[in-house]
Amino acid sequence: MSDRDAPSPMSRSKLVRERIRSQILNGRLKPGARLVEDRLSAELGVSRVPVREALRSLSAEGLVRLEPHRGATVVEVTPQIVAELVEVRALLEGQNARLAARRHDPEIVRQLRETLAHGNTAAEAGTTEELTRLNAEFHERLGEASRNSVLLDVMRGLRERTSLAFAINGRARAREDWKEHAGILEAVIAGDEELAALLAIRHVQNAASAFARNHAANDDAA
Amino acid sequence: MSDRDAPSPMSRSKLVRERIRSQILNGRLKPGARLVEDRLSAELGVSRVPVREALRSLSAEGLVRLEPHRGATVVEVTPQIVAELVEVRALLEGQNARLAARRHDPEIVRQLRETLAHGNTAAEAGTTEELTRLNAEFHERLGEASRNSVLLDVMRGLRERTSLAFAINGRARAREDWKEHAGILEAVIAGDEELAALLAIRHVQNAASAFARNHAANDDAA
DNA sequence: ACTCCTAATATTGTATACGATCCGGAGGCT
DNA sequence: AGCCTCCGGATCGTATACAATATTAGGAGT
Repeated sequence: MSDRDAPSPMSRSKLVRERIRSQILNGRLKPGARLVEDRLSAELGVSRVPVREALRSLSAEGLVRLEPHRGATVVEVTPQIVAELVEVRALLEGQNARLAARRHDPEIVRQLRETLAHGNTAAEAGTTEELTRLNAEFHERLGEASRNSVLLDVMRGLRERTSLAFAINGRARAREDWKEHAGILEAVIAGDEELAALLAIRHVQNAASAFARNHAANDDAA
Repeated sequence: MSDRDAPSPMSRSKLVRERIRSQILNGRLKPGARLVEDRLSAELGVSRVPVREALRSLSAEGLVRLEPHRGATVVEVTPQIVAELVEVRALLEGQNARLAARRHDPEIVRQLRETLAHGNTAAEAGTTEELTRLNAEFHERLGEASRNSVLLDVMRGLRERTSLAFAINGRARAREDWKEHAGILEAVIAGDEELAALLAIRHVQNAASAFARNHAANDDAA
């Protein structure tokens, strides 16, 4: 296997975890898919122990469902769960944006501008993976702006779970995403707490609406 | 529905996890204490594998800190972290109370009244463990009232981490706790969303203030 | 054909064994 | 003496082996 590039201070558990996580978030592992320990350990060339730890970890993050003696499956994101996730995420992203606007730290703002630029180009011509990565990066940095590590951690968890569903939203929605990101950043820079909060909340809700439409269309087609 | 203490078919991992968790929450394992896998496995009469899984799980919940190749320790709750936890918890408990008031489901209300009664007697004459358990039960049921399982999960995690710090708050504070619980429940029953939210937020903040005072006093004494 | 029981299989849960890494102290070098 | 290097113990990380449990397939009885 090609495990050369990285300085390799990473344990096999972590590597396996990241590998499986990216496969889930990229859709190569679809909701409901079984994650059999033997198969994964064979595929990834490690024993079952790191695979188990990875699955436990992903289960704690909410990406994987773990049933005793029955094994792990990729979580199925029902509309019900999406609604619940969005409700909580909107609340937290709103508060986070408010705090970010209150501080509007210059260094963080600089980083956000950078990510925003990358995002805008990727929205036109980037791969899906790139878009996923940059979206995560923008929200991660925005999360750092509030200087509340607990809030950041919780939001990250929720974001990953929603992105499980929203990944299918396609390029048209990606452009909207980055327009909205730009608006949020602008409000943060201006120190306009209420506007930043409102835009962040709307951003989450808009992504959810796009998902709902998309989802309904898919169901009709199927 | 809910898996109350099942008779026996609980895996060793889960048993070990609950055992360690309760020891942490009861203060028998103090912040900063090392959790060596060999020692724990010997003490609990199982191999290292379930112990490892338990520690990983507790780490995901935020009760244990895990450093690569250096082992696990009970998390130290700094005032900084407490402030962050409280900020997020207040926001979520507020929203939860608002939703609970909007629904004010009769069955949930009945259960909350029951827990409230138990809590009031325990606040006068119960053990610390009992108080911890009943406090968790009240918040758990209040969390169920919003019918948002994601919100419930997140709040539970935050609650456990704050209770790590707030456990030392003593009986006087316990009486206040249950007075405030009564107020929240009243507002929920009345369907007064704003009042319920406000009281829930204050409840979290008051517990934090009590902790801050207590903490400062302890530091002076030491 | 249908149902229930039983045995075979697939998969997870746990134990033991070994290798890797970190920490602290003994001994040599300047 | 002081600093550096190297060794040994402690502890974690991973592999392999075995036990426990769930799932499935097949057959006997009706």
